[in-house]
Amino acid sequence: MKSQDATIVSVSQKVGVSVSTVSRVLNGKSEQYRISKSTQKLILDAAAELNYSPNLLARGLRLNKTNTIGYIIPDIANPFFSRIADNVEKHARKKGYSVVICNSEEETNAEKILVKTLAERKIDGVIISPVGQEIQHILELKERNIPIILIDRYFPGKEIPFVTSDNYKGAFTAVKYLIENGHTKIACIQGLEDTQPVFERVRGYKDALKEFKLEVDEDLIVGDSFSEENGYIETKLLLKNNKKPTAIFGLSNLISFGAMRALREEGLNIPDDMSLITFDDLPYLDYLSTPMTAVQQQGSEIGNIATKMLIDQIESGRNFEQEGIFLPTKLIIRSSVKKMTAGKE
Amino acid sequence: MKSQDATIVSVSQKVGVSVSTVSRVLNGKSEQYRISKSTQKLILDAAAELNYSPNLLARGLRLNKTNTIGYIIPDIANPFFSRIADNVEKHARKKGYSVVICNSEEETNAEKILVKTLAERKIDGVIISPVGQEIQHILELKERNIPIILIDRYFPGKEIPFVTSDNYKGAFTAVKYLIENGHTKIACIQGLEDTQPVFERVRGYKDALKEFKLEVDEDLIVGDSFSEENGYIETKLLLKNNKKPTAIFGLSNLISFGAMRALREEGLNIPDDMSLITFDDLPYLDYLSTPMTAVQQQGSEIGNIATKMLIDQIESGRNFEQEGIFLPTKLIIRSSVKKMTAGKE
DNA sequence: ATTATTAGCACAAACGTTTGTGCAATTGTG
DNA sequence: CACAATTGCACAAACGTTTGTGCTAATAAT
Repeated sequence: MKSQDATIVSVSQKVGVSVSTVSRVLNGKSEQYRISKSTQKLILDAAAELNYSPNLLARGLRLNKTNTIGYIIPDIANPFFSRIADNVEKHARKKGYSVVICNSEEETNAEKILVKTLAERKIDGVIISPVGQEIQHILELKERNIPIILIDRYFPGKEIPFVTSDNYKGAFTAVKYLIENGHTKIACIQGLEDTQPVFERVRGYKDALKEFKLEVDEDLIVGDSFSEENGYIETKLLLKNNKKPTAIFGLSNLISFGAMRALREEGLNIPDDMSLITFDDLPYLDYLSTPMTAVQQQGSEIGNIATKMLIDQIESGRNFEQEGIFLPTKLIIRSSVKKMTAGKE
Repeated sequence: MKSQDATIVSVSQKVGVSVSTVSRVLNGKSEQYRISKSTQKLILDAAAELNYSPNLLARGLRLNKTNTIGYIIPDIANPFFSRIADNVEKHARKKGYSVVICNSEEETNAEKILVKTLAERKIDGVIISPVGQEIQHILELKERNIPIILIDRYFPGKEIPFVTSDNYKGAFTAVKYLIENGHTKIACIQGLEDTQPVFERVRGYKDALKEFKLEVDEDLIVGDSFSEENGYIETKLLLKNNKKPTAIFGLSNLISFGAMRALREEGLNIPDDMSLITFDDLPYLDYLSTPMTAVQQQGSEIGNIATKMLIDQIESGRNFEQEGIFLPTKLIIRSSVKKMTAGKE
């Protein structure tokens, strides 16, 4: 059984004063309501002695404000997202908000349910890194006037603010780098289909090829998930392909990790037998047997900015003029890309 | 402005029935209270049409039950913890609970505040991976009869249930392995002082040395934090030491990562110039330039078990007969430990 | 000494639920 | 037909807050 917590009522009884007075004193509205110094002290002392602490459910119910935000995340164990979550939580806490973190596991259905529960919890706002294939349930939140910010994946033109990386440019730069190193047959292992970041990254990939008058071979654009397994399997398949590429561009850290695993299993060396370049930079990439060249995203910044935007929106009630924010990426060059000498290979 | 959400009241008005009836129908207590089929249908239809969804704050207030648990974590970006968090959330969600994840950033003061806010939110129970240096605020939770489970760090004899690894044995095995490979001067870079896991791991380290009649040199037991910086700095210092060890045992993945960074900076090779063995296994350790030998903890299991225990406790109201659970560790041997040939070096 | 101000607080409603109890209308029994 | 039993629902309190308004007593003004 839960012990009897002190309430505003028990404090009021102990002091012999009304609950409204107690509430006012405890909320620092003493002078506004002209509560005498002596009564204030009485109440403060009693509250301390009873170890009073407010019931945030009751307050939330009354005020229609919970100081809680939700964060729906596709995979909290993915370092790219856990870093964002870290920053979301830190920033939110600093501003007096708690955050309910929920895992959609990349499943739209789970995401729908989570969105619903969060709304039922009367969170003040929500940050979502959506699966990104459906939008209806998110639009419903918007209609309910619940502030939303999208992270990473987004829906252009739907007037739901987002913060993400400049995926197009990031991919373009990476592929350009590969080409400049003499690669012409470059595979691209995609993440989840029909999502905006994948769309943009593939567009960047294609445009880079076109810029150098290289043919875009659709057979080299493979995969359908951000997972390690996807990277693993698709790499295996690519190796069996007679159009075998000389370089692989993995669209997420997990994908590239899977690729790495497959390559090792096949006894292939990076970059001698296969070049590899990945989206998402991580500290350990520097220490791999072949340090991996990567497109770095500003994870912490993304989390910070999104949280700031959300809380701004919650507290001002205004919407944004600007729909989305694109953060620049940076190509971190290490040694997983082989310099191809013309004519050879 | 928040839109007017449908409430049980608006549904009752639409149907022309009392709120209690609506509540009962919506909660599946129709037959228990003999609500006719026809009224049921009316209510269900109206609820659907109004897009009714319950206000969990109100319900929580009335029922004194929120179906929410808190998880206080020292560092969510640390893969060891993010993996646990992942499993905590998944398991909790499966059981119908949401989880509020909070970051203490390894600071006891922050942790105290978080504990308080969670209590104010009337969470049903809380999982804490505590900083571990102070216990008072946790005992207060216990006195308030709020179910608690500790993860990783714990307080023996305080009757607060915990689930953790068998740190003693894990460390013992690791150091034994080093000794068997001919190492006699083994440094140990500790995590946060005065915490139980560190205590146990150091004890395992010492006992392993003693078992082989090796001297325990306190100068080789250094460091005071689980962070990457700590590993980096202490390694640098160890290298300047005239008692320079031949192997380093890092008590966390972050520490060892820092050690790795320091070694590289000094131009030293693993394992030729320095052997390294770490607590915490991670997928990428296999792919490092020198694959790293590690003491593997069962992260997902820890999260699962802790959550299961917590929810059991919440729903049964009973306490546990057993104070703590120690999960076995496993030494994953890779190639970061050099085999020393007797007489040499 | 009377009236006008102000100080200091209490009352009560409201937020959206759940639930014990009460009460009419219907059906069943003898 | 009279009474008992059952069906089907409504009432109202309670959970712990916040806040608009009103009331009394003390002080100030005339």
